[in-house]
Order: sequence, then C-alpha cells, then structure tokens
Amino acid sequence: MKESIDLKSQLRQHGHKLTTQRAEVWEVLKGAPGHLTAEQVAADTASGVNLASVYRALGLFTDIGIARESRLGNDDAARWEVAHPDDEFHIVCRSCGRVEHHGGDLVQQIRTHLSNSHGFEAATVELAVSGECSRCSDPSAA
Amino acid sequence: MKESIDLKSQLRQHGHKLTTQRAEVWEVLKGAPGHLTAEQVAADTASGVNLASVYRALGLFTDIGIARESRLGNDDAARWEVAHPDDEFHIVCRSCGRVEHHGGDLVQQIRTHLSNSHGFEAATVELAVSGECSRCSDPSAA
DNA sequence: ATGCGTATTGCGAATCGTTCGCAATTAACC
DNA sequence: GGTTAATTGCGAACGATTCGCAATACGCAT
Repeated sequence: MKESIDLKSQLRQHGHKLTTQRAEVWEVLKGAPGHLTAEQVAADTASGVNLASVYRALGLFTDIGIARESRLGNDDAARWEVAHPDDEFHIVCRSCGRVEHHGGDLVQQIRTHLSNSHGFEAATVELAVSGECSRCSDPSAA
Repeated sequence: MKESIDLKSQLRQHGHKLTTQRAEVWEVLKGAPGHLTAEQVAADTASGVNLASVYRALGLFTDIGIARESRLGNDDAARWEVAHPDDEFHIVCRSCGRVEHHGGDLVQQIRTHLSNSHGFEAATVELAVSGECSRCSDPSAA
C-alpha cells in the first residue's frame, strides 16, 4: 500500500536527513485530527522532542511543501497540519470553537475569479471563516 | 458634510472617552493607505503616542467595530485598518510585497456558498491571498 | 559493522510582538 | 474650576518563536 507522503524521500529530495525527531513530528501531524500548535506537537511526540526542534521540523516540512502553516483568526499561535493535496480552508465556529477543514472547489473558484478579474495569480489562498457552524446554530443537527 | 465615522460618538456609545491619543490613532488609521502595524501607527501619530496605548486604542476600535484587525500571511505582526462597511479581503503580492484590498462580491459569494452547502453562517471572513499581482507577473502593466 | 563529516538536536538565552500593573494625567460632567 | 473615574505612559512581564553553540546522530563510504 502507498503511504500518502513518504517522509524520507521527501526530505532526501530536498537534501535533508530523516531523523527520529522529524519522523515523530510527522507522525503526530499525520495522526492529529486538525491543526496543532508547535507546543501540542511537541507534547504529543513519543520521546518529547524539544520544542525548538519541533519548530525547526515544522518549518522544514512547510518549506518543502508537505505541511502547511496557518494562523487562524484570533489565535496568536501558528498551527500546522499535513499539506493536503488541494487548497482548502478553515472554518472556525465561534460557539463551539471547532476548527473544520473544507475542501471543495471554493478556493479554486477564488483563484479563477482573481485571475480573470484582477490578473492576480494566487500562489496561496488562506481563507479563515468564523461564524456559527450548523451544529451550533441549529441544535437539532447535532 | 458627513465624516465616514464619528469617532467621538462611537466611543461615547460604548461608554468610552475621546482622548487626544485615540483621536490621533484614528487619524493615522484613516489616513493610511493600507494596513498598519501598531508600531507604524505609533510612529505616525502627531505626538508620538505610546505603543501600549496604541495597542489599547486599536483594540478598543476593533472591539467597538470601527477598525478591523488582521494577520496577513507570513507576517507575524497584526495589522489594523478602518473597518470598511463590507467584507473585503487582502491580496499580498509576494514579489513587490504590496497589500491590496479587494471588495466586490467575492466574499459574499463565499458566505452564500458556505451557508447553502454547509449550513455555516459566517460572521467574519478573512481571506488572504498571496501570489503575483498583475503588475509583477506582467511588467508591461506597470 | 565501523568510522567520518556534516546536518541536526537540545538547551538556554535572546528576540519580537503584545499585554499588564501602577502612579500620574486628563476628559467628562457638575 | 473641582471631582472622579477612565486613560496614559512607562517599564516589566509574557508567550511564541528563533538563535548560538556544544553534543549527538544520520547517511555514506569502507
């Protein structure tokens, strides 16, 4: 079977080593439900990878394109997640605090619109929406 | 003639005083081309308002809804601007570094899409796009 | 398997943006 | 003009992130 992303080869491709710490950080990131702060990642690593090293690993993953960093709404700590193949965006429910990912073509539509109407070629599209998720605005949907 | 926003009455409405510092911060914000960091605002005030006070003023303006805070892409400092009546979004050119505002119905489309397809009622929509603006991707447009 | 050379780690100190505590000041109302 | 509570300015405190550097571990060749 094929793992979504082969960390070792990705690192090698960019001239970096596969270390146990990087592997652990990657595992945590892959296994996490949503976005994690560096601190959360550090706490979840099997051997308690040093926070500074976690930052370095996450920064590296982001640089080589296998992770994505984002700074949601009001929060002041950055969060990371595995880079999904396609654009996606976050919606933050301000009632329950949940952060959900949304894929779909919305971001693609945004790109198209910007390109057509404004001649702007979007490299990254970061969309953070806060509001009431269906679960919170309509309790019957719970 | 009618000023876009009457600072004094806005403050009063929410039980706050109009101080010279707040007025200066407001002037800077209104007169600024784009988003400013707190530090930039402080530097631009006529009498050199203290940075902490600038933060307090900006926070207050944001709370009462007459300013808007945002944290663009890679930058790690928050920026503020006068709250425009409608949703808008920022596009950051990674070549020239310019930050442009865009109004239009794009954000409204996003709201509609989220509401219709996901039952999510968006309160705030923050969209930050980075890429190449037309000026940079096509030098002839300069 | 072993050793080498370099990338990487861990630690603590440094940095940056932002907030806090508190004494001195000042706006709003009489 | 006087009273009083809100606000300012300052410097210290804070949390997130980065940096410097000695110790360590990976990848490669042997």
